[in-house]
Amino acid sequence: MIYGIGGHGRMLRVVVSQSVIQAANQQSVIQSPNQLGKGNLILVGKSNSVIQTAGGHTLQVVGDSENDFYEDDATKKRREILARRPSYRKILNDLAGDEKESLQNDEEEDNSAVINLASIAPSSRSGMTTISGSQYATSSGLLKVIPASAIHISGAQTNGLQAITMTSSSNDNHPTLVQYSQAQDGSQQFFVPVGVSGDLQAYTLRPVNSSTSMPPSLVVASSASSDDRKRQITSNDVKRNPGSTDGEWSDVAEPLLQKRELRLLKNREAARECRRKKKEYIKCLENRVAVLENQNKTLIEELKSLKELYCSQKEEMH
DNA sequence: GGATGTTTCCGTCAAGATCG
DNA sequence: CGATCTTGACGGAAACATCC
Repeated sequence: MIYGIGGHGRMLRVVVSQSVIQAANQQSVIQSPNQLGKGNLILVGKSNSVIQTAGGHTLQVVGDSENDFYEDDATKKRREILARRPSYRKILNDLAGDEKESLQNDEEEDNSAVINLASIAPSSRSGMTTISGSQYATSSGLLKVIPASAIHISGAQTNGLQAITMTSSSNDNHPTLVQYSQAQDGSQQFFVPVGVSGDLQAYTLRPVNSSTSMPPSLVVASSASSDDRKRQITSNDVKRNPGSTDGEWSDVAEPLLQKRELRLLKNREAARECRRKKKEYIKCLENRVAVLENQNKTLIEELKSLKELYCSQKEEMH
């Protein structure tokens, strides 16, 4: 009998009959009614998995890869978020037993969708750098969303709100909008205005409210951007004021467009999270079904053996 | 190899829930 | 009560399988 567990292409193989896999707190638990033979092969994708045998042996599988650590952390976080919802909590509590997890910690880690604005002071050109990321056409020009993996800010960093002043080589005099969100889960993104060519100029970002005396610097990593997806956000997305001039309209439309872009971005992230939670929930239900089916089978077998025992003793008495 | 169907993932919209 | 969050529904795109 072979089970796959944990996703991410990982396979857990258990060569015993009537084994059950419980997903308790994202640690795989294998309960086997049989003694695990020496020849059996068990490949466990997750570290800290537990194998329990009928012989009373408990084997803990310990892994040390960084991926395992990261994944456990991430899945734990997801589970904690999931556990906030009453409908999910009951099932998760059943599955996780009495293991309690701190929700407060999770809330601290979750302030990822915070964006702040900053103005730009034009400076001399310092060359062009191309960065991969989604590109948007807006009324105020092209806006590029840069994955945080392409950017590294050295110096002190804090979660959530980041106030940034921006110095760039932009050749126009319009204020430039820099939007920046940061979270611990790698979902940070920068939203930086770019030229028509789509190239990002070399910027220096400095946190305004940095408590450190050393101003952190921004290092822009270069990468190809040929596969960027472009999304067109047209002026139809914003109600136009009939009586206003084009200049007035753009003054009104720009914040609205930016607000819309922000809303869409947040909703995009929310939809991703929602789907993750849904998958997790379904996985929990499936695991619960497996556990209950096995318990049912065990109870039936126990009842059967007790009946046999009763019948045999009854015959002996006669 | 091209056409077609299925599955999966993603972004968006909208409506309801929740929060402050 | 407005802002924000959550989630079901919908459609598009990509990957894959099947058929001719």
